[in-house]
Amino acid sequence: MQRPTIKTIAQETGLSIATVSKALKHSPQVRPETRAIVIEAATRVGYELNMHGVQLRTGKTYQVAAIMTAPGPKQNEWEGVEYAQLLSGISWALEDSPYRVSLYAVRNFEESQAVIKQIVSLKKADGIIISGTRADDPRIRTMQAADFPFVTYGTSIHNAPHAYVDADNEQMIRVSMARLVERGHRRIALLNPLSELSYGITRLEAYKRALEVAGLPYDPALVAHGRLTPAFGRENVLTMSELSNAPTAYICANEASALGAFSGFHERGLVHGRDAVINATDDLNVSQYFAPPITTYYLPISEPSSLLGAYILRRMEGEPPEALQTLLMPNLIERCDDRLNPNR
Amino acid sequence: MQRPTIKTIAQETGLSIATVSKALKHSPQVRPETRAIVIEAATRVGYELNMHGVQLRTGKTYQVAAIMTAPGPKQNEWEGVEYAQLLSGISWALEDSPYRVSLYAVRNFEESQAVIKQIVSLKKADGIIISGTRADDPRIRTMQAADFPFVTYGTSIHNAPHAYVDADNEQMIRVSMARLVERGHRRIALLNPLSELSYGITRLEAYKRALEVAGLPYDPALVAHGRLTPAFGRENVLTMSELSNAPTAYICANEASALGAFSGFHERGLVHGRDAVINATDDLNVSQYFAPPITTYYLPISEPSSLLGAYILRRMEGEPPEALQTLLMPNLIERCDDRLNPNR
DNA sequence: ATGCACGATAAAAACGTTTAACTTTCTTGT
DNA sequence: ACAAGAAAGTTAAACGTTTTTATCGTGCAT
Repeated sequence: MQRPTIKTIAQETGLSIATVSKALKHSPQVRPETRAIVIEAATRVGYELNMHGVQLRTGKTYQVAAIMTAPGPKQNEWEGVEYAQLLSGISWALEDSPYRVSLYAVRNFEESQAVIKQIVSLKKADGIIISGTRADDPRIRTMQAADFPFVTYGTSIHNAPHAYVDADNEQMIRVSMARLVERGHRRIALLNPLSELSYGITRLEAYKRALEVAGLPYDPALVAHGRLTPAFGRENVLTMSELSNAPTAYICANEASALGAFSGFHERGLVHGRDAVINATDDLNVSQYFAPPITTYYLPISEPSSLLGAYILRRMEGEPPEALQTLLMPNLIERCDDRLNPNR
Repeated sequence: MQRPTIKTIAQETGLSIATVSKALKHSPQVRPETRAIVIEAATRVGYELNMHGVQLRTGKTYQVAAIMTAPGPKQNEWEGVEYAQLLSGISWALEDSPYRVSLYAVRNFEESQAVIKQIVSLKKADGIIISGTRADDPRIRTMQAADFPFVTYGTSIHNAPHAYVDADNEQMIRVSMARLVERGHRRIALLNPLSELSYGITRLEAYKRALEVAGLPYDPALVAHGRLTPAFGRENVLTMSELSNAPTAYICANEASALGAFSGFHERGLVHGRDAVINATDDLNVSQYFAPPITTYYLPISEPSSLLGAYILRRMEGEPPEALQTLLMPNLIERCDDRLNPNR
């Protein structure tokens, strides 16, 4: 017993396969009564569309490529863990569509560039979702040049307008700096992502501007750029806390680096709240379990991820990218008062 | 300028498309010289196999479905983060094959059952990788009944033999219990995954056996089953530490629950090493950044994940499942001496 | 020489769908 | 009453492969 095709339905109803095909996709060329007959037969025989036929005929793949940059297998650091939730969010957003998420794990930026070129030139997917955008991102240029639908998690700075979703890093840094300054802090450290990443730049600029507004000097020794691992947070606390003029507050770009910062505190015998405080951006709501729980700017990762899914669908439908740009402001969750300790 | 097909090569070489097809797949029916001509023409015109044609003709999808159970979007807990690494490991293992990882995110067990039935009956993939196996897993029965290639991350107990990869939970619990007992602990808590999961059962049995060997009584109040979130670890420490006869050691099934256990320590004013100790299973090498770092049984998730990829490939080639079963013993990483504090 | 097997290639069909082009029937306005 | 046009359906081709079957020389034994 073979799987039924439109041919089966055609025989069953006495119609031609063309009519069946049209009926199933609600073409106005077929009468409602005829369509009803076709639908009835289809459900009766348990018909399911065979995508391979469609794909060959139309050239569409019904795949959305998710490019996931994760460090190589030997690299045992807690990094990129939020990808799991990101991917599931995207997958759920595509649930009611015929599209599937196809995973492309790459080790670094160069590999992601190569993979994207391949997907675009060989049409291995109908849309692409990338993250880790740079100020001037060559992958974006590749996709734009080929007029290929894509959405980025993260903004770019020098590229032509495109669809994106991102946290509102500028506002977040502005708000968090103002809050810390208001609480008496004068030496605030910024643990930032890799400097080539677009949001690293955005955050740094916002940081500098906030210092200016507060009338505080900019000290490069209080800014670090790197892969946002616990090791990164730890090492920077270890070095910065040894400065003659050590920071009294650390702003960490994610929860992994914040965890590492805590590890640095422990190593140096620093006590959170007494010697310095840590604030962080949090995607996974894990900072509430730190000891002590810290103040975070929390953006549940399900929000950007479902937007990414929705946007790539709309982009593939042909919607212009300008309509598909969103900055999400994370929620401030105050778990400490974070005031500067006057007798530290 | 269209993308070249085998027809292009046929015209280019004067051969028939049949011969070109055979030459490209190294059929013995075609002479080496002819094959050379074909290969040359193929590279010259930049030919790439069009999978849609292959898929329609052969019925193969060249997709490996990875079923990822993640809590729904509203559920903001740190859970399942190791999936990111798991997926990238699988993806890399398939890198040199024509197969791609297709992601199926599901919210719960029932959904995963439904999704698998669909994949199997509609042949939406050539192989499936699942995790979170149960003692008697209906999904495994579904796939076995349809003779569908699959590999599980986690063993089963009552199912017929199948391909799997898992940590050696039995040995791990035996070793860690012996080590804690040797260090003077008499009240050891077990923070276990959901009781219906196969490895939850394995761990519990091993735990009971270890108690028996050590001549210690089994106390159900020291065993908890649940979703391995930080909240779970925290809550159980909060309740267990209030027992008249509180545990002096906690064995946590993953790093998320261990983090939560620390949060519980902090809340109760317990000090690690003085009042009790925490040991954990760690996939992501994150426990080293806890304050203090704790002793873990560390299995870099890249190992099982690349095995999963390798096994599903071999399974799809027809290799019998019995040859594709591996238990991996995690490495003990001692970061504390974990001795029972006599004057606690 | 004749027939036969064999090796190498060609021809053709098939996988399941969409869609351009065509046919038939029915409406409608004059 | 009749041409024009719309409505509804059919025919046939096409997408790019693989694979079964057919064809055609060529070398070999008889």
